Amino acid sequence: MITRDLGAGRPLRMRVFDYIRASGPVSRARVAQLMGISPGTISTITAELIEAGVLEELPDRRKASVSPRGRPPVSLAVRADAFVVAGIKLSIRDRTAVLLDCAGNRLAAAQADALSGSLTPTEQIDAIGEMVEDLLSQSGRLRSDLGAIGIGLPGFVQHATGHVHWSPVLNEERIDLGRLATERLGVPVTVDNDANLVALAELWFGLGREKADFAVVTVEQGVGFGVVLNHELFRGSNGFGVELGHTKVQIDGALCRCGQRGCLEAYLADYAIAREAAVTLKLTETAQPPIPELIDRLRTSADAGDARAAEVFLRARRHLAAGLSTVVNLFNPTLLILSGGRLRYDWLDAEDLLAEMADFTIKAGDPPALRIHEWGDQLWAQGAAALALSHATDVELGLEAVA
Amino acid sequence: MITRDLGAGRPLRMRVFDYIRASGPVSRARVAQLMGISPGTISTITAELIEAGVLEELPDRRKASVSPRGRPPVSLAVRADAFVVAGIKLSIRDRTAVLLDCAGNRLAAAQADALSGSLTPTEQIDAIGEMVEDLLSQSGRLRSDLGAIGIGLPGFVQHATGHVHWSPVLNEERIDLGRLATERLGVPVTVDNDANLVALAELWFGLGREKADFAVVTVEQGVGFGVVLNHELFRGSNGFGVELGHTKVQIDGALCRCGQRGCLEAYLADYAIAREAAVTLKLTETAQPPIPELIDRLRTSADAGDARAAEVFLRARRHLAAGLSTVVNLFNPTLLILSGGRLRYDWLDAEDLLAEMADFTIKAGDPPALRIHEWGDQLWAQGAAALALSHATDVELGLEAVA
DNA sequence: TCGATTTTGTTTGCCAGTCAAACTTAACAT
DNA sequence: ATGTTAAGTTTGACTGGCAAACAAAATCGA
Repeated sequence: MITRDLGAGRPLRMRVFDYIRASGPVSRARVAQLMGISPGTISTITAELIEAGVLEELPDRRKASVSPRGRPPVSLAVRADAFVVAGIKLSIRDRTAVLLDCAGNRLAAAQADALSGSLTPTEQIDAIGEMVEDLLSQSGRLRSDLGAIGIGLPGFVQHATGHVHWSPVLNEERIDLGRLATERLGVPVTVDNDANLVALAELWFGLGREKADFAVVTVEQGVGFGVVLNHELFRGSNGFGVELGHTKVQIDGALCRCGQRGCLEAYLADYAIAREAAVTLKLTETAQPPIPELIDRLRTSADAGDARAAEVFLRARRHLAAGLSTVVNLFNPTLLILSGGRLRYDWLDAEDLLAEMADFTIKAGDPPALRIHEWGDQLWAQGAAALALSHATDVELGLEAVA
Repeated sequence: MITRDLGAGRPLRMRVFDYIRASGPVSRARVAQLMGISPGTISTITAELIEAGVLEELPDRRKASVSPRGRPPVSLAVRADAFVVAGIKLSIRDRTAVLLDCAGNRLAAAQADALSGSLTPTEQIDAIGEMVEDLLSQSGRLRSDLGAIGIGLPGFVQHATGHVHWSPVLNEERIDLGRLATERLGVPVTVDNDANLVALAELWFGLGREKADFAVVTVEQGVGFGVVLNHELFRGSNGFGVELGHTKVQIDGALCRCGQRGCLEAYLADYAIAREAAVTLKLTETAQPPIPELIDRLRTSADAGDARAAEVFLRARRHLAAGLSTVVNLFNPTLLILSGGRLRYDWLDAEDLLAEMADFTIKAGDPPALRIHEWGDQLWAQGAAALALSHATDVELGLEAVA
């Protein structure tokens, strides 16, 4: 069975590396089988990769072989210590960062409050530089081990060029953040919109390793969205990412923080739930608690039998179902992953949501599988690291070919 | 400047052929420049294609060259008479068919009322066979000239396999229409969902020749939708096409003929306008005229100053704008093409619609260009022919390589 | 008139990527 | 020992593409 039949036109060397990194220790024979590539080719390529120092043979001779007969297979794995990458998620509230080895293991993590909402590019880059130093010293790695840095940030970001058209975390517009940071930090830096990070994290470390096509929707402060088509993140035709939170589910509906009305986000995001909570809990006259607490209190009321409180959540779920049905109608993914902090609430139960979504969807073929991944806070940063990892391995393997 | 940089992993031979077919007579030098391929390669490939009989040099030596100096270029063009293809659009009302030569020129057209709503696969195939014979005799072509037939039909169709999961024009489910028709008609037959046909027609004969990514929305009996990504029709992950007409623009909104509520189609399609027309024109108590007439009368009233009648159209436009904004948010196309019979009405003026759509869309980068293409009735069949053309040339060129 | 110039198109040699098939190696079974 | 089986390697060939030298066909200019 061929799992990864298509990998665009990328060199087979990279695809083989990706495959081994994603699937963990495998024998050459299995790689050949599963990728549908001839064993001879795999031999040649893996030899190159071992030579380049990014793969290694595992002495471990557990029963990786199918039958007990025959020559036992030799497992291959990425040399985790070949290099490390850092991923950083910027938001107006804080910064989260992780350090991964090139097998994707987390070596260190860090978090810091944002110095202020928006900074000059230089300040922001320097702050990132400090976090990276911190990560390196935490894990006892050298600066020279660092292969690349990935940055995820909100706003309009062109991944391919590293150009940030606008972002709330920068007080200037139209910044070539990728180039600037690469120069200032002395390490290749790649940049992407934060909404893509979770999809990227899933693609590299999560369920996406097995799936060619899936979509990720995150619900938290806002509604994030990422689509993977044919093992690659779809960034839309103009290079800016895709956007789900501001599609209209209700013309002239609820007011969204983007200024428009009827956006999906305006029914679903933290602030949307919170403003309904304030009314439902009759807190409009008093000082209001912070948003997470407000939502927790609303949930408590609902669980205690308050029908009006429960209705707020049901309404949100219904709108989420409508949003998801749009995704299903337009992209037909085989898998739909839901992620984000709000998903620990049981009102977002997969079964119910799926049923509600099915009501909204034209039935053609099988409905997509729906998976809910709560994950930790560092997921975003992990996605940013995947960004870096992708770049670093490509460069590493690309250069090796030149040398 | 490189126009068609990416054509998936298809053989260059086919891509060159497609390019020449799409762009009309071109010199080798220009093809090389515009495709970003070395002139030597183009020479080799075009020699093969000429040898295979699908391309020819044009003796015409008009000033195809840029400067008057230098060796004059020799234009290449597809040999229109190499073979012909037929495209057929099936609906529950009628059948439309066209015959194209392989340069895309229309040689003949035919139309017939459907014998009855749904037929057995065999009846349907035989009816198609008759239409094709008619087309051939109209144009004086031989049956042996026919390279392929393309069929577009409503329902759930898997293009890759030719499998029809369900269609209103067939009275059986799960039919391998592609295989059955190929066997019975003795010519390769490809099958696709009708919503994709217009996109395909644009891709092959219309604006899509220059654009790598665009989306097509049709408004007529229903709302059709097709997306082209990277010069290829996007068919969703599960092989069924994408669907826009039944995305929700209003939860619990207007009743749609699919049985759900709030679908885009329920505000926009013929029947949706018609049912509002019936109320607005106070015709609910009398026998109602057919839908097209109803719409025309409503338009007349609106033009005569009837505010309520005008409001029906404005509301439809507003919902269309919302639907288009969803497409823009999720796919980021650089071009959006509107097509279909209803577009002759001026209420769907491109300027106004674009402005309204901009209001609904998050502003990242440039908004897509919006083009309105009314086209004729045969557009759909033309798309079906494109389907056949695509298949026939691929096979033709593929076999040539084997031989 | 006859190169010089300019552009188009062809030929050649070369290289990378890949496969098929023959071959080698390492285990177990008898 | 001698097979048997599966894993991995080597070899030779083929394909698709490029670069660069080359050939051809026109105009320009002295």
